[in-house]
Amino acid sequence: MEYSFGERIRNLRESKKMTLKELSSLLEIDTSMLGKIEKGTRKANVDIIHKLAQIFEVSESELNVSMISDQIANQVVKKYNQQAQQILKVAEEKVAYKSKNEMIKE
Amino acid sequence: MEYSFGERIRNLRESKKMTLKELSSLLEIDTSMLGKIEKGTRKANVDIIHKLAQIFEVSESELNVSMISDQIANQVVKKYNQQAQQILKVAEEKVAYKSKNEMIKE
DNA sequence: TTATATTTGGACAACTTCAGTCCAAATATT
DNA sequence: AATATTTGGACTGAAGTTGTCCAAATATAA
Repeated sequence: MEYSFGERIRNLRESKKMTLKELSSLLEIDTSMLGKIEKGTRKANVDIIHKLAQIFEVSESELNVSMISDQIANQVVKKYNQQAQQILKVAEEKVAYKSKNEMIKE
Repeated sequence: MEYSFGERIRNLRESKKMTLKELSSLLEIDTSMLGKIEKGTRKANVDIIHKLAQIFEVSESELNVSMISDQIANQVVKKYNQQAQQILKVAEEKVAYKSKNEMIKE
């Protein structure tokens, strides 16, 4: 199973033997903020994702997917617990349907 | 393909030959608010979902799934368009993984 | 056409949520 | 024991959300 986004960043950071302080200064954010991003209690904005991708030489869009999917999973489990899987399944169908129709429309 | 939540409510309402004014008064909200819920620009709270389920004699939890999945689908398409499907797929995996682990934990 | 009913959407105030920082306490490393 | 690192609470301003009011647009009926 894939890491959560935060764990992923923490692993990348530690594998480069960097401290929160060092990495956060590269990212131009507070040490505490980075700690929270790694813990999943704050989210990284596009700018931070971009910098992280550069620093660790990983795909930006893949990092983004990892972070957003994390947030959505947490949000939906926290609020709707038992229905969470069903909600996401239906949402996925709706997105698939939308994107099919977009192609036809434009 | 299933209706969007708003369309669904509108169909139910019209099938009972009710106006926005009539239904909104049963729900104890503003006419305009109900119109927006049907259009998808405002969301129904648990109370409203509950009343709608009673009025139209449909499953409350199913209505809920319909509404939340709508919101998530819209949110993710609007913000992340090309990555939307992938994000939801990964989120689904994460939820599946979480719920498996919850069972073991408790 | 005219009158009436219904639907729509912008503007707004009250309220909630969120981002990012600061700081001090807790934990880890030397 | 001294120093470095991580953690989390408290806080502020910004951003987003909710639900209402009202007037304009549209539909229906007379």
